[in-house]
Amino acid sequence: MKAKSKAARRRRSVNIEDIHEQRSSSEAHLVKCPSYKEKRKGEDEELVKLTSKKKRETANGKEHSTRRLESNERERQRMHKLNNAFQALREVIPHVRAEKKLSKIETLTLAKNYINTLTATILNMSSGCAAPGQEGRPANGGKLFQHYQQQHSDEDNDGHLKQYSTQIHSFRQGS
DNA sequence: TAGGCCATCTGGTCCT
DNA sequence: AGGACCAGATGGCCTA
Repeated sequence: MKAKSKAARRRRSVNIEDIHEQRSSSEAHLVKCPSYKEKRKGEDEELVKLTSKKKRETANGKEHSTRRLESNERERQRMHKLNNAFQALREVIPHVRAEKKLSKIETLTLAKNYINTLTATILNMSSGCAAPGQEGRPANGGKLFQHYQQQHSDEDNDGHLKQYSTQIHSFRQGS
């Protein structure tokens, strides 16, 4: 099933082929969306003319729909957990536009750059501390710093801070 | 009204 | 085998 643009979806005309195609992926909205339920009611009348009711009510069908409902519930729970995790992440990322909730993509992007900024800050600090007996060489920070530089050889540490603050600024402006 | 974001369902695939 | 995970599809809500 190919993805349609929203405009295309809005414009699409309903025919029997479409009804069959949409049926499998849209059963949910019978439960959640009253308006959709009404729409589907009309489609159903059309469908009944073309499909055998018995065919849809076989034992296998019932078993399948029971399993499907259970899977749906598990998937809902899974998504709720995921959303809780997103919310927890939002709460630990400093950002300016507090009155408006960060979207998921904003949350992830901001978190990534925030981590980069913190990492760079820590490494900058630790690389300045020489270990006892090793002149001019950092202790643990040295290895960390080398490792970090290997992974981020094409980036500069100040860049993270710039990127992060620019991002916050753009979110604040709602862009 | 179009587009962004979201919740939900669904079928396929992966993992235990 | 059954649950977890994933990506696609769809409609609702909100905003510019």
